Amino acid sequence: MATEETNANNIISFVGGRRPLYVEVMEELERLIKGRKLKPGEKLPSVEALTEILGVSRSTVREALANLETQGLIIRKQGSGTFVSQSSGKGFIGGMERIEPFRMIAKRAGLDSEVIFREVRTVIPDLEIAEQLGIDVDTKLIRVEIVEAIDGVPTMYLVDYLKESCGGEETLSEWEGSVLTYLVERCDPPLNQSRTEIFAVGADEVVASKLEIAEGKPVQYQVDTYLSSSGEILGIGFLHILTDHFHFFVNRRVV
Amino acid sequence: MATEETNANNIISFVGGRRPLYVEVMEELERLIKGRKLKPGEKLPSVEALTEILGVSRSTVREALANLETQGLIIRKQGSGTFVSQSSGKGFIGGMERIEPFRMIAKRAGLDSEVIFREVRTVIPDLEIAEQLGIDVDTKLIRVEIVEAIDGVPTMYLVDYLKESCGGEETLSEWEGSVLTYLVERCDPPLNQSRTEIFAVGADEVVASKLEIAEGKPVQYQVDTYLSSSGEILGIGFLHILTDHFHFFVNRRVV
DNA sequence: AAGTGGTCTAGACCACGGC
DNA sequence: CCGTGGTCTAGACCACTTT
Repeated sequence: MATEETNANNIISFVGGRRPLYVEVMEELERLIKGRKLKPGEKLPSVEALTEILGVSRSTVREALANLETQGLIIRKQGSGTFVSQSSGKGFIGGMERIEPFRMIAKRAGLDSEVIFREVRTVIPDLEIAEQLGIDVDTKLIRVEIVEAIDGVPTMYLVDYLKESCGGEETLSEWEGSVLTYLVERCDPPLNQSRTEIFAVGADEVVASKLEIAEGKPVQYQVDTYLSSSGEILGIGFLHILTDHFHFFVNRRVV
Repeated sequence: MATEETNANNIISFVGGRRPLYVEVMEELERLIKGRKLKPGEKLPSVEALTEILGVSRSTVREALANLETQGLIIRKQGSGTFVSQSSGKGFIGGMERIEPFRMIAKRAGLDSEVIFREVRTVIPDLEIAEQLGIDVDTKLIRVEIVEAIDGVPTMYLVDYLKESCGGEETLSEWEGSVLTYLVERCDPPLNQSRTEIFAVGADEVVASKLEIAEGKPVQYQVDTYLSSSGEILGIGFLHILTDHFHFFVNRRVV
């Protein structure tokens, strides 16, 4: 991380990736926090100190801290310092500002997650989906259907519709990881952002059978629109989540 | 906004408020977008152009644009430009990254909202609430209960518990605006951030009667912890929301 | 090649909190 | 008063998109 060069970015790209410096800083701090080198409530080194330790500019450190705060991992207090968020220690749940595979969130929360149903096939979209994706009704889509369980309890039912530009049915069928990981790592252009709409609904017949619950039981319903960094729509996901054993949170700010 | 001074902040504070320059920039752009001077999908002036038009630095413009993007009002596309978000034109809903009074969100969506029930009283908290607020069980709290309707349909049922440091029962009873506005404008320290946990539940007897729905009907349930900029807990809110006529969205990013 | 947003540096001053 | 995070400027170069 440390360097004597004027612009450290050049060095970083030689070393490993072409990721921004502030992301490297974020990851370094995340490692410290998740590895409990820095405990909940504990004070981080000051911005000034971090610039020296890491050998990067103040802006870069602050960019990293801003993102970590958005994720709820730290809290910055003007005049007194930056602290590891208390809540990151207890029963941790899912922060929504960040796109993350379900099983990653579950893992961080110390819960077991398991894919108990998975099906990939090529389909022709119906009118509504075609409209939302901005495509013709005769354009083929890859449909992915997944049920995930937490501690043995079916908790999330996901149906994704992805454009073929992200790869065909075979590629996705063989993919071991999550759909989100696939979209980020294998798609061109890659997944960069998502717009998620949130509802509370009663489980219909299909959802009830997939999640093994009674019809009409309240579940969180999300419609996720997957976008590339340039705003291109890559796909759309329909999620039903049982919030009994898992739920999301959002950090909100006054503007 | 324009100035020849090295640090424009001094000027700003003389003129009116002590708000950051980038907030002024945000508000200027919001006015243009909401006033339809800039229409959905339309391209904004480039960052470079904005620095000249507004007489502020590149960083300041970018800070403003970053916040507006988080709010879902604009989309930035590397290499091509910044655009007014399409979705801000159609059936607009509530972006969750920002703390906003319910009625403000509704208003922006072009919906009528109306407070159809409101009660303020002083209470002693039960054990659970006292624990979440980090106070003794004999500390008095202000309890605010509100039902809001959208287009005549009861849609949100809110129960807030606020510390007395934010003002007594009388002050709040006479307050015309929303509780959130009160916490931001009249509280010392003021409301700055909130942590919101999201669930889907069935309406219990109380909620059903307040929202005039059947018991067991799925509603979104939120627990909002209100915090000052220094992380001090100001209060806690329990919301039940009917997502039939109104719902939230969240913009999420890959990190 | 030109235009536009993304990242980064270096340095300055302000506002807040605690000593 | 001092340490800390917050805001702001000026200038540089990179990465991506469009012409």
